[in-house]
Amino acid sequence: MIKKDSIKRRNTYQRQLILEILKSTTAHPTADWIYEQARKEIPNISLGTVYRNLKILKEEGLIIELTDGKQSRFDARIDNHYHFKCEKCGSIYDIEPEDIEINHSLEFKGFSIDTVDVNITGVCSKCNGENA
Amino acid sequence: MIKKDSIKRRNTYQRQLILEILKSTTAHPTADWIYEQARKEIPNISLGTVYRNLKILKEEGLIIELTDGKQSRFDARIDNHYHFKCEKCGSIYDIEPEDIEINHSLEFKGFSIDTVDVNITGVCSKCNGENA
DNA sequence: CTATGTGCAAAGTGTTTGCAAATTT
DNA sequence: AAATTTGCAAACACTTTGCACATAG
Repeated sequence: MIKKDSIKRRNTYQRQLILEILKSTTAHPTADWIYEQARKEIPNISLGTVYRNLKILKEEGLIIELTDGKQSRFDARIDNHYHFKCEKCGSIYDIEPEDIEINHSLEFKGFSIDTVDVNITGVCSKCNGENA
Repeated sequence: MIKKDSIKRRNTYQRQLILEILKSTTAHPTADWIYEQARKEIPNISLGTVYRNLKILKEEGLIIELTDGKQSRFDARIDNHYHFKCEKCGSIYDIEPEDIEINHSLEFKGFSIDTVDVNITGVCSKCNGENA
């Protein structure tokens, strides 16, 4: 497999906008939601463009993709953190690294670690408060 | 939304077979792989049946579903454990709970915890050994 | 000018579903 | 006999892609 010389990326308005939209929220939106927001600025932007740019932004390490079931969600927060998903309202919350402590002993078994992803499910404080 | 009285499940050969197949491997297979195995016993079983039964087995708590990107993978191991995915060969390994220690302090914030899922990526010992 | 990116629509992929016939209880 | 399950094929939801035109560098 020959690694293609990395492509020279342009700074298109579409790409900038998509990144901006993603940076402006902590809601871990889907491609479709981003598309709807983007249409407010560029009414005829296409969903394909949104997907293509999300892929590029991810390749460039500017965003991450959360694979929550069938639908991908995207996150412009790229520093170390984890996620909590509320089973009632579906919201995804960030978990700060200091709120969770993980120690693993895998390297000694010959495994190299690249990423550690923690996903917690449960019921969020809002939903816990509002129900009996 | 009225919760329908739980359905009385039958013990179909198809369902039993699918569970057996899943129990016989630690490879965290996809629905399609299970389908191919099942066809060896029931040549005209349909993929739809495989999906329907996987969903039922999951509802009954007999298997779990791993959502690794687009494609679901299934696991008949339902006791507490985590997963490691090798970026080179794509294999998914089980991580024993004693190999990883997690402490979180989320309950105090009003969040109730239901499941804690840890997914680690990296390079497995096999791939680390075989390459330079 | 030229390679990269866009919009559009069509195609792809994994999964779900409607239906009539078959099967379990 | 009644309700669940099956196989089949069509439908789905999300994502990717081919193409001709547009645009950034």
